[in-house]
Order: sequence, then C-alpha cells, then structure tokens
Amino acid sequence: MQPLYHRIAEDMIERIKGGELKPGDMLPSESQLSAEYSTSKMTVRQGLSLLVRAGYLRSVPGKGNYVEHPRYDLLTMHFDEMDIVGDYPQGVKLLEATIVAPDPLVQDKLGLTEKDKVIVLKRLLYTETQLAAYDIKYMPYIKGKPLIEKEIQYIPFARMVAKHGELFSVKNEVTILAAAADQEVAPMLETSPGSPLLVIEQKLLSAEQKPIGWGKTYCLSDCMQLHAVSAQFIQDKKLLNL
Amino acid sequence: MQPLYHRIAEDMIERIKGGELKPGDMLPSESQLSAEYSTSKMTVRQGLSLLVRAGYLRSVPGKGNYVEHPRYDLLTMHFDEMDIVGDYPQGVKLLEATIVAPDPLVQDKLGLTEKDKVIVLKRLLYTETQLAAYDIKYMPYIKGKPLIEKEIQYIPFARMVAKHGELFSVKNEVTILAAAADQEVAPMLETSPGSPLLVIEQKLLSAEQKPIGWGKTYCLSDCMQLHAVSAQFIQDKKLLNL
DNA sequence: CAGTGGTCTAGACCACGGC
DNA sequence: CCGTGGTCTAGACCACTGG
Repeated sequence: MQPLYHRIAEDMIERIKGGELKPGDMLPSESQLSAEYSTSKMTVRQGLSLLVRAGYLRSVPGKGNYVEHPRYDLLTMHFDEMDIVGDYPQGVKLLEATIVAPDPLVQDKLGLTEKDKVIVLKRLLYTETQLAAYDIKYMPYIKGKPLIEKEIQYIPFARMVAKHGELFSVKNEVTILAAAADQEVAPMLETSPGSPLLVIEQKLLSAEQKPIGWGKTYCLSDCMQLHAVSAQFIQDKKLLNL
Repeated sequence: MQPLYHRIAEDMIERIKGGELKPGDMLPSESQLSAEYSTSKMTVRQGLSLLVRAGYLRSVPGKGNYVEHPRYDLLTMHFDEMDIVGDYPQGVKLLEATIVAPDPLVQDKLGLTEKDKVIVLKRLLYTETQLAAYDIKYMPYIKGKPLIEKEIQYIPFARMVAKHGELFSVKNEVTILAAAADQEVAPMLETSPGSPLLVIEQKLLSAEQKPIGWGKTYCLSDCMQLHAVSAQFIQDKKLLNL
C-alpha cells in the first residue's frame, strides 16, 4: 500500500497527462484537496511538493499551484573519462605524470602564474578492443600531497582533484565539441591529422569558484558517444516510480 | 529571515563541507536534531529532505541519515536545435517538408512499416553570421494534423512533436558524437567531405515508450559546442540558494 | 477583505533494523 | 526490545495576491 501523499501526486499527474489539467491551469486549492482526500493540508502539500520538484507544477504564494509546461531542453548525462575504459583493467596507459611550470593557456585556465607548479597527466585510454582516447589533465601542485599511481589509473579526474585538494564537492563544467585531429594529437591516437574527434573539455572549480583542474579528452569518433535524457524522466523515476 | 528548516539544511551542509561530517557518517537522529533546534520533527525532516533531494544525504529507514559521496559524473545540459539559431529571426531555412514512406532506417527508428507515412523536415540552421548546421527530422504522419510553417521555423522538434501528437510530455533521448562529413551532408554545409562535424541524434518517445520522433543535427564543428555542469550545482541553486 | 500557499507544532502510529 | 526514519493529523499563524 503506497502512502496517501504518493497517491495524491499520481492522481494529479494523471489529471495532467490525461489532459484534464493543461499547462497554465490552476489546481484545486490545497484546502479543497485536503477535503477531497479527507486528509490534512500537510499531506496534500507533501504530495504536491513531489510534482513541484519534478517540474510539473509551480507554486505561487498567495495564488495557487499551476501546471507547468514540461521542459524538453534540460538533459541529464553521465560522464567521466573512465566510462570509456569501463571495467577493462588494463585500459589506461599513463604516458606522463610530471610537475611543471604552466604554459600561458594553462595559466589562464587555472588562474595561475608561471611561477606556480602544475601536475600534468597524459594518458591513453583503451576500450577492451582498441585505443579510444588521448587525455591531458592539469591540476595545481599542492606540496606534500602525492598522487598514487593506482589512482591515476582508475579514478576519474574530478574525484582525483577532490581528494588531492581535500574538498568535499567539486563543480564540474564540461564542454563538448568536434574537431579535427591536429599534428600533436593524431600520432597519439594512431590516426591521421584531420580525422574527426569528439573533444571533451573539463573544468573543475572549488565551492569558492576557484579553478582546481582543467583538461581535455580527445576521443576517436567511432569509439565514443555520449548519451543524455530529458531530466524530467530522471526525476519521474526517482520521485514517483512511474 | 529565512525559515528554520532552511537554516537547518544550511547548517548540515556546512558541517559536511567543513569536514565535520564525512561521506558515510550518520547524522544526529531526527529527534536529536529536533531537540538541538527546539523544533518539531516535521521541521527537521523538511530541512533534511532538501539535502536528500540534492544528493547530499541518503535516508535509510530504521537506521539513520547518512552523508553521501557527491556525484561528479551526473551532468545537466541544455539543448535544443534552436539554441544554435538563438534569437536570429532568419536563422532557419526550410529545405523540405514532405510526407513520404519511411526508408528502412527510419522504419526501424520509429517502429513503422513501409506502408506508414512519415513527415520529413530538412532544414539549414544559421547563426547570426554563418551557416551552422544541417538538420533532418522524421515524425509519424497523423491525419488531419497539419504542421504550421511558423512552427517548423521556430519551435524545437520536441515541442513540435508533442503538439502534433497532443501529448503532454515527451521523453527526449539524445546521442552526441563526432563524425566526418559524408557525400550527402558536406555540400549542404558548404564544406568538404571529411571535415569534422558534431552530430546530435535525437529520439523522442511518448510516455508509453513509443517512438514518436527521430532525427539528426549535423553541426559544423566551429559553430557549435555543448555545455554541461554537474547536476549537484543545479540542485544547490534551486534548493538552497547557496 | 477573504483566499491562497508557506511555515510550524506537538503529538500519534507504523515499518524497519539491530541487539 | 528500543531507536530509527516514514507517514499523518488537526490545528495554528504568517505573507502574499486579488478584489
């Protein structure tokens, strides 16, 4: 037996999806719904709050609860570099792990000067069957915090940076684009200059918006694609078990 | 003055981000927190529920509330075809809007037979300054539901399909990949075969998981990039105003 | 002003987990 | 068995919007 507040939420979804309530319409007031379901206002609100959080409703204080237009344009995606590798144990080949002075581009991306030091990681990522991506990452060097080789091999960059800087949470900003392989990257990927690559640029920020990591992953186009789904449906599963 | 439940949530976030509570740790019980804040259990729960929904906590019935590891790998992205065009009024050029029998690929993608009819849209999308993308969309033909030319020009495919089929919500599945321009697409984009493209494949499903739209957008690589941010931070803004 | 959503109380009973 | 979170009540008062 599902709780009453859950049933209320499902009923409302039904009224909305069935067309009885259209975007812009106002729901019955919370006190009316309390009466309809012979329950208290708090229970009604608990049900409606699910729909508000899932984006089906908007609550307007002093007015009412209104049906929202669904958002088709907000997508949820899963990504980290290790997705490429999957469970394949030998899928990461570390080419370089050094501490250097940042070049001007990296200085800019990480907000550093040429006197600072950055850790550079260069890696090749393999699927089970073939070479798939060339990955370069930069992070500010913190004295006395060595990186462990196993971590470099197996944990995603965002987690690595969080651990290295002892941060609880990290903001991950990702840019996705296509580009032709250039003279530097092509030989690494054993392909010819000009062949299409999926490039994923990652920028990591601390809670204070300070840059704490930056890098790019150059993926062979036939080995890598990203999948995204309307956020709405992620919410539905989580909140409503629909 | 912010409500008490909000203050409770922020206090907990502080305890977590400050390192006082680490992932895996159990929070004080709800009754303990009620006492700490001299409030009722319901108010405490209202505060904690924010953190549960934002992914900071997991509630385990019979045991307690536990601090979760933050997710770096869930990203939220904004995308529809009209993002490319923006507010530029002449940014869409309709090449073709016809009703045809679907070819085998489209039959497969939309779950149709060769006896069915599909609407095909082919469009060129321009930024303010230049040609940016070639877009092909397919949707099952529904008798007596004409498409209005202005809609074809200006509303995103997902919204168009929802309206055409009189559906409240539509599931949007997007695949992102890089590819080389082929013989068919290259001339449309006034580029040479082999040049890198960002390809965005869109599949639309009804609430019953029936395919109701499919298509691809071929974007010139220097005109288009996608941006995504850790979902965590979207939630933070919405739920906590941090 | 009356009606709305937003917050909050001080209890209650339940299902669950672990001892 | 007791302590935990999950549900729910029947009220209260507030801030807000509209007429």
